[in-house]
Amino acid sequence: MDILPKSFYDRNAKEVAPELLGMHLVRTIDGVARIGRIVETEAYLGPPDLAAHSTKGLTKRTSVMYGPPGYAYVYLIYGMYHCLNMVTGPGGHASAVLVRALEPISGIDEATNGPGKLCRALKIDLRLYGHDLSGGELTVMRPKGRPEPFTIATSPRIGVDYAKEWALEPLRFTIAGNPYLSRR
DNA sequence: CCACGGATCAGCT
DNA sequence: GCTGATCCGTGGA
Repeated sequence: MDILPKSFYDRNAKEVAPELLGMHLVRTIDGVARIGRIVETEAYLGPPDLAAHSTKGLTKRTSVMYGPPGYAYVYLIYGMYHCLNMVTGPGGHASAVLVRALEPISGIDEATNGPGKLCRALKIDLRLYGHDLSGGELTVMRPKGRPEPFTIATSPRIGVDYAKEWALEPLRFTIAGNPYLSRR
């Protein structure tokens, strides 16, 4: 298997976020895999990044962000959608990468062009809070074979206008021109 | 205790 | 472009 090792996540979110592009997110339910290619991510750097949930300090909701890298941080937003993050390094830094859009590869029959939609399509909810991404029901793999080349574009993160000067940081990473992005 | 707003989305104007 | 859906963490009284 080509599951990404813990060491992959043990770097700054700013480095991990673009490298997750093109990787395959694999959600297994009752032995059936739903696979999507990651095409859009955002880096949340931890304090003092005013857009990161961890900027308010350690709480029950954000506790997994303060732990070791390579685990899932799932949260409920607007009372109805879930969002999936990968905790990044170094441990205790409270940084993470938000997965914002997937290109369907197999087993997916709902839209995945947005962070809330991809969690609905892959049945990702709070039961996966703190899940170890190095195996099990939710993991990330490097696809086999020679990868198709792509261009990485950067832009400001979506929906964080409240974060003052951090709102404009180019911490959103996309596979340029991919049709499954959450927005242009 | 109560009020507020959010790393979203669909539907309507 | 604007609004409602729907819940919980957070902060103030």
